[in-house]
Amino acid sequence: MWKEIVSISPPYHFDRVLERLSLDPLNAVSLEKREVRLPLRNQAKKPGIVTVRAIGTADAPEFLVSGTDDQSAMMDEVKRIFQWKESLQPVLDHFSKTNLSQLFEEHAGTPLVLDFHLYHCLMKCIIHQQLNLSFAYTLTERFVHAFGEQKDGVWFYPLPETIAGLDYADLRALQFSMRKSEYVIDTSRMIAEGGLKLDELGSLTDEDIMEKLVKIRGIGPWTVQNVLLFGLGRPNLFPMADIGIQNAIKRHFGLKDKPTKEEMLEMSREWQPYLSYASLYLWRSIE
DNA sequence: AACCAGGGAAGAT
DNA sequence: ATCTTCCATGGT
Repeated sequence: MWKEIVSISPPYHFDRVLERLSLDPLNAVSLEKREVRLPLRNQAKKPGIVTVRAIGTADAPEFLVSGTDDQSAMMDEVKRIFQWKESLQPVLDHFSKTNLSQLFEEHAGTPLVLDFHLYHCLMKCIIHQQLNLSFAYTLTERFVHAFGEQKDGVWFYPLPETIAGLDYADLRALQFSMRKSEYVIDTSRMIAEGGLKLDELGSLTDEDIMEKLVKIRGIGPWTVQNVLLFGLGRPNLFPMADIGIQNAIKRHFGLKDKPTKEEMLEMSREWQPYLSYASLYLWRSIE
């Protein structure tokens, strides 16, 4: 058992992170203890649990992180997932002079938090395509309960190899559409067979990743943008085609109709190079 | 009951 | 290249 105390640069509102994580029933969150238990795998893909507990405040963020083994590797993962090396203050300063200043005041200190693994992120994005959030969560939960594994009350996402071995009918039985079943299983097979190496994506540019992934059947621009944002934590993504983003902009600016692509391009110009945070807070504003 | 949902592929122009 | 249609299913 190892323990480590980490201080990071403010602002960082971890209680908001926990509230957000608790929306997904698969996450092992305790708002009372101010902690989340993370399902992480070591290099041998053996499941292990790392606990992250807030012991500070938004203005003096401090955390107690603990786990059972692989301290160094697990700490790197935690820092990556919660973006502890990024400072939110420059982002806040940047938006104070823009048409989103109010939104950024409301969400000050809210970080971008990544999915726990790139494969989870990719599968979740495919599952979420074109579905309302409620049903999408239901499908994701069924998927993990059916093919993932549980350890000490924490759910671990299935491995690509497991999903690669399924038949389309296995997912149809969970009320996946035939198309979605094909997208999920075929992509998992590609990953399991080495045709798509997720580990190597991190070293590529956004544009190269887009070009590479959209060639895969079932993965379009929206999915890649979401993977870049929530899988890899890239800072400058603005999924304009996303219905949620459009609705959020409509509401935030009191528009009569959903914004056009041109309008969105125009209003987002001053958000660069932090488009991802604008996207994130716009999404939050309608949740 | 009709329309929508944090899309994407396949076909048509 | 860009536009249209279809896919499937639960939510509102």
